[in-house]
Amino acid sequence: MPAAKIISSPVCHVACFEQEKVARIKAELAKEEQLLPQLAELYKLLGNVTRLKILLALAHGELCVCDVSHVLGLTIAATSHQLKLLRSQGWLTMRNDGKMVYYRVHSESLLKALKGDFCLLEERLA
Amino acid sequence: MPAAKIISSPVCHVACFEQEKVARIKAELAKEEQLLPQLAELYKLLGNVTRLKILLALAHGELCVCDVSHVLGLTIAATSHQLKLLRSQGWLTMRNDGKMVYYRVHSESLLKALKGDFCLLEERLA
DNA sequence: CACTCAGTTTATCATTTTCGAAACTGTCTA
DNA sequence: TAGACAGTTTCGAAAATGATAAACTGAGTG
Repeated sequence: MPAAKIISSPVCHVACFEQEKVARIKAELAKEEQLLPQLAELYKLLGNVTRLKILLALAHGELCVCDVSHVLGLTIAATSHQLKLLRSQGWLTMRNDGKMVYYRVHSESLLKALKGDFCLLEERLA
Repeated sequence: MPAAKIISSPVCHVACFEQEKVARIKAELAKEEQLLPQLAELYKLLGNVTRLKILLALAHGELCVCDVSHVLGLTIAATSHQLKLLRSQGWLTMRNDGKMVYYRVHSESLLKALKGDFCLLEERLA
């Protein structure tokens, strides 16, 4: 009876191949470690067609929730949800006017970044 | 007994408030509709700390899967999974050398875009 | 050939995400 | 004050994600 294969998922025990390089890279990443989750959070937010549409729709000015939901073809509830998400992360602001609520893009630079990444994609297709 | 409130989620029947504007925006979005899912896909890919780390780790040159997994602190299986994802979307390439497999970044412009978005974040914190 | 080892793949599980339904809030108007 | 209506919130269901374990593949070596 074999003494049980302990190693479940293979984990390269032999202190791998470029231990030094690995250590250096880890150290380098550690410096950015703080911002990485935030960057991932931003990308997560943008990684959704609905929210991208919202941002592009609002790129030319504010809209009420109802109008946004029409643009998206979603219920007002779902729309409100996504708007709240974008707002909670500081990318949108809202304005109350009687019963109506108007949302607008808070940061022009976000739109610029979006445009830049969009170009990256077009460039790759060429 | 009331004739049942049919309206489940409120859906602004009264052809909303800026019907014309909504139509115009929808038309405009339709033009980008084709690329939007791809853009969202890219962002989804980037919206994960593990994959961001992979890209940054490979930014300075190729690494074997084993080394990458050490950098990440994940199992080789999980690492291989993420590498495959990034490769399947064309952002990484791999090279076989005997038993070893080396991955590297395929598109410098991706790293540049990453850097740009990173700056957006830093700028916002200021 | 038998064995080892780097990496991949398949199956699975827990968590997160996305959206809709229904209930609720707050403002306007009759 | 009662009702209508824009929007929010709570809750729940379905789908997507991220990671693991375990089986598998394929190259190197005795």
